[in-house]
Amino acid sequence: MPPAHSVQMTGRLNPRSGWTASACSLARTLEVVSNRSCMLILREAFYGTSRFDDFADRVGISEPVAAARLRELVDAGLLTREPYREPGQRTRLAYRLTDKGADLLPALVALMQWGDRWLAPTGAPVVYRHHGCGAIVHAELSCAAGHAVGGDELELATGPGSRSSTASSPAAPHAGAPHASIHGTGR
Amino acid sequence: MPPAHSVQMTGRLNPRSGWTASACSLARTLEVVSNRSCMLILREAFYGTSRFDDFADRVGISEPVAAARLRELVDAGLLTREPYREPGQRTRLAYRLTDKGADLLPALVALMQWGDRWLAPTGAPVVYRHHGCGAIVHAELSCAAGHAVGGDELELATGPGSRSSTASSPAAPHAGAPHASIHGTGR
DNA sequence: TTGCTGACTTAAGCCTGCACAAGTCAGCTA
DNA sequence: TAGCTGACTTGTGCAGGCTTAAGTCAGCAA
Repeated sequence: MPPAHSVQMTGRLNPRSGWTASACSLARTLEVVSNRSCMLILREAFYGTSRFDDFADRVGISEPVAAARLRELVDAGLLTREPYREPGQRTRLAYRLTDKGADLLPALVALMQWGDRWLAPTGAPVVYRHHGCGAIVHAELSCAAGHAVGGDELELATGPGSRSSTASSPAAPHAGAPHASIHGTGR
Repeated sequence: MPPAHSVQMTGRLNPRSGWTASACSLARTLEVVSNRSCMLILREAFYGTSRFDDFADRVGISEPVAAARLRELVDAGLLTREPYREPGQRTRLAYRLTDKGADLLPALVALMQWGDRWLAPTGAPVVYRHHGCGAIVHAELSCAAGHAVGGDELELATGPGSRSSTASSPAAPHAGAPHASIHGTGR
């Protein structure tokens, strides 16, 4: 029986039992942003929030937690702390998204969209629109050739970072080309 | 100073200070899948894992945690437990993704892709390809009109679910059409 | 009928995340 | 110089997630 909703394995990955995802990029990402407050702080940063108190108030978390999470996000390079000064005020610190942080937007939109679809009884509370065009924006999978890709049209192959660390099996049994030496390895 | 990497607010959302994201779909999603082991279990489900022990082993979590998370995911409707029987074996339970669970794939791919880009020193350990076409698949934002959308081309507007619960401000001050009656009010 | 295996459950203890409350510290304003 | 405010830090205590270790239970195989 072909398991519904699962991805096809190719190349060295094929017997799924022969490897484990020990160097999974998803796991690495979750090391950085696994908890709820991190994600919501990033959401607020996308919404333009930059001040400490605003993060705590708008996310609905306590100040100690806001301080801890903001520090982690700055340390991880997703936010920067930049001093600014309004006239007649002392210098303050603004938290802004870095390129690294801003690059998480598609993931946040995808998660939000899933909540809109499956958990929002009355529909999406807020929607993203394409500035100018005005059409609703959503996160989707697409291939480099421009096709929209459904979940059942995916296959998994070893990538450029696989040789060094992916496979947990001590010695890769067959040294065949991983299917990626050909064709557009980069991104 | 225009805040870098942030989204423009339109309509009722415009003074950001006038509302808080109290009914945010991202927050709701994170109630269901906020923790690391949930996400990794879903990853394994996408990879075709269906047996209890395989989840525990391949995700690298203990059996009690695997049992707890699998139960939560089944309760939340992301996985189903279906009995199956191989000849000469007793009946076992297979965990399979439901449509609701499978719909999280774009979000997982987006998170994985971010890890590939920012946290994988030697490149992506594994890549997704479009079956048949063979081109690399990635998660991106696109609008209903088919345009690829960058993070700086987004605006946020109230959605259909906003009237009931989004705005925490007790009374919406002006009853104007929610989306962009003005448009590009800027900041 | 006894043993084995897959699929769990139960128990005990640690570590992290969180909230609440209170304290600190810098620098403008009065 | 005294107070105020924004931006934190420190302390306390609870709740949840995690691990290891051990127990349970069903049903095929010997």
